[in-house]
Order: sequence, then C-alpha cells, then structure tokens
Amino acid sequence: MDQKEPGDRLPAERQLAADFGVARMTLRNALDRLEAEGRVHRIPKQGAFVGQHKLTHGLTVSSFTEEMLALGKRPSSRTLGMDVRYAGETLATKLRIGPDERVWRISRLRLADEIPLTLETVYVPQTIAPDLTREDLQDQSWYQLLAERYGRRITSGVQTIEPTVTDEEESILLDVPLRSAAFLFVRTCEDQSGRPVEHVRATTRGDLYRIQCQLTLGQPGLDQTPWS
Amino acid sequence: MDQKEPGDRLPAERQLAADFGVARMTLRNALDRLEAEGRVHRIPKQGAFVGQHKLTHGLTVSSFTEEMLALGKRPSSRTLGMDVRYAGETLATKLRIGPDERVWRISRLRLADEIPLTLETVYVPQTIAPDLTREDLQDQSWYQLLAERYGRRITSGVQTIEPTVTDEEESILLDVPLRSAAFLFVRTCEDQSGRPVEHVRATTRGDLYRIQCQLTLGQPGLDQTPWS
DNA sequence: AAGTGGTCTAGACCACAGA
DNA sequence: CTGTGGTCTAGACCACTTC
Repeated sequence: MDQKEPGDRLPAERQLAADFGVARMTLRNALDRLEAEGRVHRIPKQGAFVGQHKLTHGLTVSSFTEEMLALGKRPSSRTLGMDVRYAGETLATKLRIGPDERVWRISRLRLADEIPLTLETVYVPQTIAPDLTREDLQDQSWYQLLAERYGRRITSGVQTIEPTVTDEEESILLDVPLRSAAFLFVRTCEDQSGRPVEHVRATTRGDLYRIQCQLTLGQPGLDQTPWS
Repeated sequence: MDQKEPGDRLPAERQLAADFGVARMTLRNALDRLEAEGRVHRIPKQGAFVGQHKLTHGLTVSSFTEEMLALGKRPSSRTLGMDVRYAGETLATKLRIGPDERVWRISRLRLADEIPLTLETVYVPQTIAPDLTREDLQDQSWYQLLAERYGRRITSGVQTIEPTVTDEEESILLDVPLRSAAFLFVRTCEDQSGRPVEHVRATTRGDLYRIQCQLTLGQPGLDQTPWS
C-alpha cells in the first residue's frame, strides 16, 4: 500500500468499491464528502485526485475548540460576561421561544495559542441549560457540554457572514488597530431534532482567519427560478 | 395542488417519489440539492419543510450576471482597464501555465441596478481567449461568453474569502467612505475538464452584500484527522 | 405498531474520455 | 474501442419518531 501524494489519481470507483467491499453508490457518497471537505479533487469523467491544497476549515458546524484543535492550535477562552435577560422579539423569533422567556447571554473572548482571535456572544434559552456556571465555560468545548450534560447535539445551522470593521472595544479586546477588517458571523444552530439551541454573533480577526471553500456548480436549470 | 407556505411540511419521501415516478434515491438526491440551496429545510427523522428564509446566493460557481439576475437585480458593468501582461510566478502556478505566458488582465466595476457593488480583476490566459475585445465584456455574462465562444464551461473552483477595508481608490469607485468594510474574494475556476481558466480577485461592498449558508455536520470521526 | 428518514445494495444505462 | 464517472432503479434494513 503506497502513500498517495497530492495530485495523484485515486483508483477507479468500481475498483475502490470492490477493495472496500461496498457498493459503488456507497463509495461515491464517501467521495462526495471527501470532496466537500477538500481532501480530494474530482474532475468529471476523469477521476478523483488527492487534494492539492490544505483547505482551511470550511463551513461545517463545529465548535471553536474543535476547529482550533483540527488546525493544530491550542484553544482557550476568557469569559467577559454572563447574565440572564429576556429574549425580546428578535431573538425570540430566531430561537423559536416566547419573547418573555429568559436566555443566557454569554460573552467570551476566544484565543488560539493565547492570541485573541474571536469575540463571541452566545444566546441560549435558560430552559435548555438551567444550571450553567462560569466554570463550565472555561477551556472546554461548549458543544461538547451541550451534548453531554443537556443531550443536545448541534447538527445544523444557518449562518450569515459579513465583513465588518472593529470598533473601539473590539479593537482593544482583539488587540488590533481601530477599524481593522474582521468577519461578523451570525448563526443560529439547531439540535438533532431541529429545535433551535443557540444564537451566536462572533467577530473574528480578519488578519488571522480566512474562509476557504470549494465552489461547485448549482445544477443548471433550477438556479434560474427567482426567489422573491 | 395547493401552494405550500414556508414552514409547511413536504409529503413523505416515498410518496413524493411515487408522485414523480422516480426511485426514492433519486428523489433524495433532488432534496439534497434543494437543501443545499436553502429552499428546503430538513429535520432528521421528521421530514422536509419549505425553507423559512430567503437565502441569499450561497457558494456556487456563478457569474456576476447570473447571480444578480437571480436576485432580481439588473447587472451592468464598466470596464476600467484591459491589457495583456506576463503571468509571473504566482499567477502562473494558479493557472498552471508557464510564468512567461501572457494573460489578459481585466478590471471591471460591476453594478447592480446602477449601484456599484464589486470591483473585480480577472486574469485569464491569452491562449484561452485570444481575440477578446472590450465590447465582448459589456453587459453580457463572462461565463456565457467563455462557454459559447471558447467552449469552456466553468464548473468548479476554489475560493478564499477575507474581510478587508477599502482603500482610497476602491472607496471612490465603489462610492463608499474610506476604510469601509468589504469582502475580498479570491478564486481560481476550472472548466469541465479540470483545467484552470481564470483567476479572480473581487472586492465587494460589505454594506450591500452578505453570504448566507447552511451549516451541516461534517461526518463525525473523520473531522478529527489533523491536516498538517 | 406504523411510518419516517438515513443508509446501503447490486445491478443498469448513458455520455464522454483516452488510447 | 474500452473504461470512466454520472445517474438512476427497485428493493432492503435500521433507528427513530409519532401515534
């Protein structure tokens, strides 16, 4: 079994399927995922090739902790604030709760190898995590905590991404000059049964973080439909 | 046949497959695409629902023209510069050509409903489009031109996204204040046979454009692998 | 218990690539 | 031409949700 180099062609699908003892459809599904992750690059009618580039973490649901560990960085966290407040109309809609229900509001500075990287504010209904403490949030994965203690596995979400410039407070906390370029991520995540679990606003330094993603062709003919 | 509202549940997969007269696997593939486009929202073990949100254009290969038309805007274009130069080392690597081969360098301001939105610079090997003229670029889809005249259908690409702030020239051309938030998209696109066709740097106004995408769970167990 | 989505199987046909 | 990936079929089993 020789090691493949980036750019090398993988064996034919039928061959691989036979090697692994699975049906070709199953093998293709696996390749689909590898391609989405950027680990292989496929050329229609020609084959699959070992990925050329080290794609950075793309657009999957993953906690800061997991993402940093995957990138070989040491994640840490400083809790800046943590309180309970009423959801209010906007947040209630996103979390599908009543506007007078209470939510945790947790502000944290996330660091990678002790360098400030992201400033995030998480909103989570108090009914989901009633007994949360400051210690729970220190240096452990928030998603792991949600899964293990509260039985909520985050499996999907919708995210918007905007460019922004840091204001005075963000600049100080993130240790960058005033009006530096940054990402603003806003996402609402759901658990395995489709119930909203958290709403997050995260400001991430643009000088240290970038998004890399594979572009694929939206199937022709359907993209034409106007969507109001 | 009644019209479905956002949030309504779709019929069961087996039912839909029977209605359309296709196998369930085929129906599921179609649902996968609709979900990736944000038109449908699926909850595991419960069903598929009409999409809640009007998702903005996500991360598929599409020309500016097509994307704006899909959003109901009228695209237009002003060519700012167009010349031929040597590729140089960096660009040559991305386009997989020799460093002393010639490339078109085309700068264009892209507008939506006459409002400046994106400032883009496209690099394309001269061998691919030898007889390009300024008129070719006026108010017609570049990808369509590539496909129809040169037989190159853009089907995939790799893109990096960074936040940036506009410099003096960009601010004037995009009609925004100095140091406004903007996206910097850098992508290299390939045709149907996997050959690089163009390299693009595009600066897009952050006050008018955002990215919205569906987050999904990278399959567990494989994400743990460190990628150097 | 019945119905659901998620997954897999073992075949099949097509269009296109390269020799 | 042969082999390839792209797509589809008709069935199957499982785990889970809902009644």
